[in-house]
Amino acid sequence: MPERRASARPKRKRDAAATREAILEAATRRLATQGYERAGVREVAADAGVTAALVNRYFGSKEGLFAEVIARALDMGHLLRDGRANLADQLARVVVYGGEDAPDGVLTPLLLLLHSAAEPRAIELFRRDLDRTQLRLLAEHIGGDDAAVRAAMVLAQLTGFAILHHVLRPEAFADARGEKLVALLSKSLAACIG
Amino acid sequence: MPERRASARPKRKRDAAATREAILEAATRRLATQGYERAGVREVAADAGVTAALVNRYFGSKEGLFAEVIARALDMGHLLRDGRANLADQLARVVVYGGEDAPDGVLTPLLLLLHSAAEPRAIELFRRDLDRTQLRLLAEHIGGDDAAVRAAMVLAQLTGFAILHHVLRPEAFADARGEKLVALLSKSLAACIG
DNA sequence: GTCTATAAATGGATAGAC
DNA sequence: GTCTATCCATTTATAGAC
Repeated sequence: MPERRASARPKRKRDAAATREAILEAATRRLATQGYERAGVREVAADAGVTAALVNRYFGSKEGLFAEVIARALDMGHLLRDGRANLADQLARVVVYGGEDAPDGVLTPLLLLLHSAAEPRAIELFRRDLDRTQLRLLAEHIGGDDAAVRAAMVLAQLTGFAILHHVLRPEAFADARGEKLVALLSKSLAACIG
Repeated sequence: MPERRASARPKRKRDAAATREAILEAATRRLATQGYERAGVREVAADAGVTAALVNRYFGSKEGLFAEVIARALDMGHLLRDGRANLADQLARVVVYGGEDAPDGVLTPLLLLLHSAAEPRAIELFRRDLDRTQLRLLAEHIGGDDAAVRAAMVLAQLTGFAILHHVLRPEAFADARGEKLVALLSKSLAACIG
């Protein structure tokens, strides 16, 4: 994918679709790292190489913009692509190392969730999507008795680990080697996937 | 403890200590439910039955106010009171059922963390407190090799579970019985506590 | 389709009266 | 010890030019 950022932009003029996409990408990044409140329309616009006025023209308001961001960012189907043999290790590796191979990175949806937790409207969107698609899919891959509850437990562990590893970053995690974290997380996940 | 809220307050006049405490309680509630950004000094003051000017007089600034809220809410020492025999089960039970026996409830510090995750200053306060006291204390109770990393893993699991159970509330958790959740979480925690 | 300029609102902080 | 009134920075949103 070609680089599309603010500095020395190739002056993509009068291409509504590309502009809209650039705004969505910038908004996703801002929302994932700063949360709903701190993510300003001005900053999003600047990242996308446009002005705040244009963002509001396309998405109506700040809320409309981020509603669309959340809706398209939550899809975690790519995490469950192939064999469910060592699913625990597979998931652990993705969360520890950030999952750069995925569309928006595995980190993005988790950070979106975390940083939008104070926003009731965002929470409701998350719950709906989880119950209807993500957790259902995960439960199928896990299988066995109480698959639904255990799938939610897995998501809880992934969420909690991501928060500490990527947001709070306590010394213990910063000092530890990646493989040590993978081993510990994988073992904990296996206790639920088992 | 006598009721002390905004409506028809008993006109506690000129009692600095009580006023200060009322402000701290109100600030804790606001910060836990709304996060740093949405929690306004005006609203906190109104909840406590005073004005914003007085809040700033006591705590210097919004940041000073919430720094004190976080500092006193994060103390989780009471979770590790007695025997570390079945620590996993003990912790799981507290998080599943909310831990009403604790000072502010176990839920409050977790919600504080969750809802302030987008605020760099709040995050920094959390990390400092965790590294210096909470995680160190937890690591001592766990013991063994890599106690520091495993303590952080335990905190990650508790955090993640609390988020799903108390904030997102997916159907799978809402439907499940408490003891089922305790069993699953306890098993996962044991994988880290060893 | 995109910008500049600006209006309108919010919210944190301060000064000074009582 | 507490309030009223005000200042000031920030930020969303809009109007209108190009």
